[in-house]
Amino acid sequence: MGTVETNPRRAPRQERSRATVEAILEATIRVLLDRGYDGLTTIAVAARAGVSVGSLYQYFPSKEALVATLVERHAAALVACVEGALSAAEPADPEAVVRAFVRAGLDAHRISPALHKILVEQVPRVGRLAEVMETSRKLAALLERYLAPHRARLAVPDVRVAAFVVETAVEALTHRAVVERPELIGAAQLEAEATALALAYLLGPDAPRRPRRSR
Amino acid sequence: MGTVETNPRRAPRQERSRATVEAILEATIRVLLDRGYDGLTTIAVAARAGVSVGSLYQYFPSKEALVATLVERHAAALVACVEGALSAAEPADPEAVVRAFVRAGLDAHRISPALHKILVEQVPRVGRLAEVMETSRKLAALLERYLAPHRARLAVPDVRVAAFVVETAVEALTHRAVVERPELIGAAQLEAEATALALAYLLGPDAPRRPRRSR
Amino acid sequence: MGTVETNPRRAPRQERSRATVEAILEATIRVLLDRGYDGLTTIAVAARAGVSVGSLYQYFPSKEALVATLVERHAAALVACVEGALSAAEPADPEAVVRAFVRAGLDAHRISPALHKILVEQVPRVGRLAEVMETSRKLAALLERYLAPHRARLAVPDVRVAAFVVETAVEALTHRAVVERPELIGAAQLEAEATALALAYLLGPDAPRRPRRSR
Amino acid sequence: MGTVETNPRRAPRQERSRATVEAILEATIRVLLDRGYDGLTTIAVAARAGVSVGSLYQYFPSKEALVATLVERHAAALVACVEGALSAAEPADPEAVVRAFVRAGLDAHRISPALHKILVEQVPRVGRLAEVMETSRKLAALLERYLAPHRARLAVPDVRVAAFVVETAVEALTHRAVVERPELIGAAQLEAEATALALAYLLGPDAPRRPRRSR
DNA sequence: AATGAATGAGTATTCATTCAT
DNA sequence: CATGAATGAATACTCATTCAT
Repeated sequence: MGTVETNPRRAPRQERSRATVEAILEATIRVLLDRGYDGLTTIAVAARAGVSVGSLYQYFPSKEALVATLVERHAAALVACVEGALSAAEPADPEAVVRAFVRAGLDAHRISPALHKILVEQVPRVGRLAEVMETSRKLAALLERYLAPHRARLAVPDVRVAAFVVETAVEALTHRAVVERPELIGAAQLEAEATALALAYLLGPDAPRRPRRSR
Repeated sequence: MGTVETNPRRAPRQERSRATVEAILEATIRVLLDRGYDGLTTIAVAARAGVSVGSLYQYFPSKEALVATLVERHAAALVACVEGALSAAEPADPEAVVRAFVRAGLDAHRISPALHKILVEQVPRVGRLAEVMETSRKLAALLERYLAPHRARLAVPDVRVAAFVVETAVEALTHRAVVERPELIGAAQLEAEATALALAYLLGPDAPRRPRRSR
Repeated sequence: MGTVETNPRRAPRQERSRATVEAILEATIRVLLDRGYDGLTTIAVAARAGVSVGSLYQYFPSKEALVATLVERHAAALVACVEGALSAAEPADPEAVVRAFVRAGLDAHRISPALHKILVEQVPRVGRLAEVMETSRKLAALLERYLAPHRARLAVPDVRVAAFVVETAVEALTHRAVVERPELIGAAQLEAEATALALAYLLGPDAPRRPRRSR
Repeated sequence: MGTVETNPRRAPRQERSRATVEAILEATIRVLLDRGYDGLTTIAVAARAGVSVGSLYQYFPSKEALVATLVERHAAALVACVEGALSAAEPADPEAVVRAFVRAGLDAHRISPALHKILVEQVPRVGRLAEVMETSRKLAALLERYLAPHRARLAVPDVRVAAFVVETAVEALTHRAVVERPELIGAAQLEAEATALALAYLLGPDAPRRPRRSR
């Protein structure tokens, strides 16, 4: 079960190879979107990519590796998104850091919500696919780094815990709002709420008062 | 895809039947725990339950129905747990309501963390299993009911949104802490953080100051 | 395959038993009509008959026996029908004999065409079910007996062959017309054609001229 | 019930593929002959063909499709046989037409009587297999075309009905004689009787007198 | 490198039949 | 006699993976 080879089989150096790999991954996404994880068969992917199953196995040692690569890329994109936003934020202002983090989370979830949904809901978190999905850990670590300098001003004594809590809450909120209940809450309001949540928790009574809004 | 029959096939009237059904469900859990969702085969379940495949199909129309029943029961237990806690809390005190909600969430996750983990991580949210897993909606609605009377005192104008946010954050926090990172944070601290998070968000600057703790 | 027990298990002496047997056979017919031979399951039959599977097996040793009994009865009814008609016909007149035979064949096929169709088209002629379906042999023998006295006047020297030919042709004609192509030909015309066919063959040039009909 | 896919799955382009397909069909016949329709399992067929089940399903979408193909081929062969004979007959002579038709019917039944028997007696006429078995309709239509020019000389006013009657009678006679009662009647006599039957019916009193034969 | 034919282990599901109650 | 729960052999069909061409 956990013994399946999931590392990409060969680094495609040549142009054509790279194109084939991309075509295969692209096809994987499309099949995933069309038929779900359960309908993801190597034949379907190969057909969609316009290559033979043989070629597919030339570049990916197993079906799982296909999905793993996809998940990895998606995760990397998420992390990169948040990383970029944080590094662009004014590091001296904890509030700015939090705002950047929340916004980046939202942006990240808008990269490809449909794929994200399938990846989260249908792809079993087993074997390699388990590790790969540990984006949260990275995001929390990232946030921790940016929060650490402000340790003194936080209402939460343990920065690691603070980052874990905020990352978890913000990520869950964003995910649910975007993927499961888009009808309940709009992007703007979601951002406001997530920010309010994080700031209130992190800064406590000193957090900026949120403007009273009428319903 | 969503066409599989998942409703229990027959209501077991006789003593023996009821026992068989329980044995089957019990076996399902054990197989799930041992081999994961992927290793869940009807033969394995039947063998483990000490019955024949035929008996399994006498009571469950499909493999999916087996899992659906399990998920339903688990979800019902969660909801019942929270429901009980909320109804036992002092309704006049929003803080008490929130504390009760958080504690109940924690308790609920301790019912059978291992099964919970598999159910969440490995069972594909497709077809009937998708609906069945919508515990959060129910919990949010529940919380909303208990929060509504205190609308005026909340920092969040929209009670429905408030309930959604709190439920999402608390549930995610609890889940992650219990299921994924038990090493990071203990139950007691988790409860403190979750409560702080919820209260800070809901009550804003008026939230009770949390005692400064040393690490 | 041919070893299955198909003889009725016990002669039901008591009133209630007889009623049960009838209910079961009746149910078999209904299931056959509703779901075809392929959908004929013992459970369905038992349910339809309002008895338990156990009771079904009290009276019929196997599923095949169920169908065999049905086929036997149906066949017996056909034979009885023809037998009655022939014995009622003026034995001195070969033409009258043939007319009676044809009409009886038609009447027989109207007993329950739907069941007849299923029995012929879907029930595999294997094992006991093969023998049982040999109605034709009996009918041919019957006809032969009534034709024998007129041997001298027949255009066909071998009465056995004559009976075989006529029985085969008339039976096939009737079956196809009633069961497969009811739209092509009405009962009246069918009777006329079948009679003409048989008489022309049997009596040769001396056969009664058929009235020219306009289309 | 009638929803099973029965169209051949892929057109075998390569040499090897074609051979595989033929091997599978050949094996199907052999299994059918050996164990009957009931003993026709995909495993048995694959084993007999010396291929894997997978290969079987590469070319045939279902077990039913296997049989459907077989039936189609057999039916096509029958029709071709009759078609050829009719087109070779002197079209100006109705008697010649009828003789050709009868002889072709006989020849056709000698192509592979054993398979024919099983196909007719054991293969359930349901779903696609029902349509596919409608050879008679085609044969009747064929005969009608060749009989039409002689409409004026026929004793039967409606040519369509005439063709239906003759086709039905001849086919039934041939089938029964060849398949069920080969001991009763030889091929030569059968041909004579069938011809006499058809001619007497079609031409009436003008039909050629048959030579009196002694038993 | 590419192809796609071939493989065959693996699985859900059905249903005639039995037998303890 | 009746019941219906339990049995388990039997079977169609899928799909990841391999490898001869």
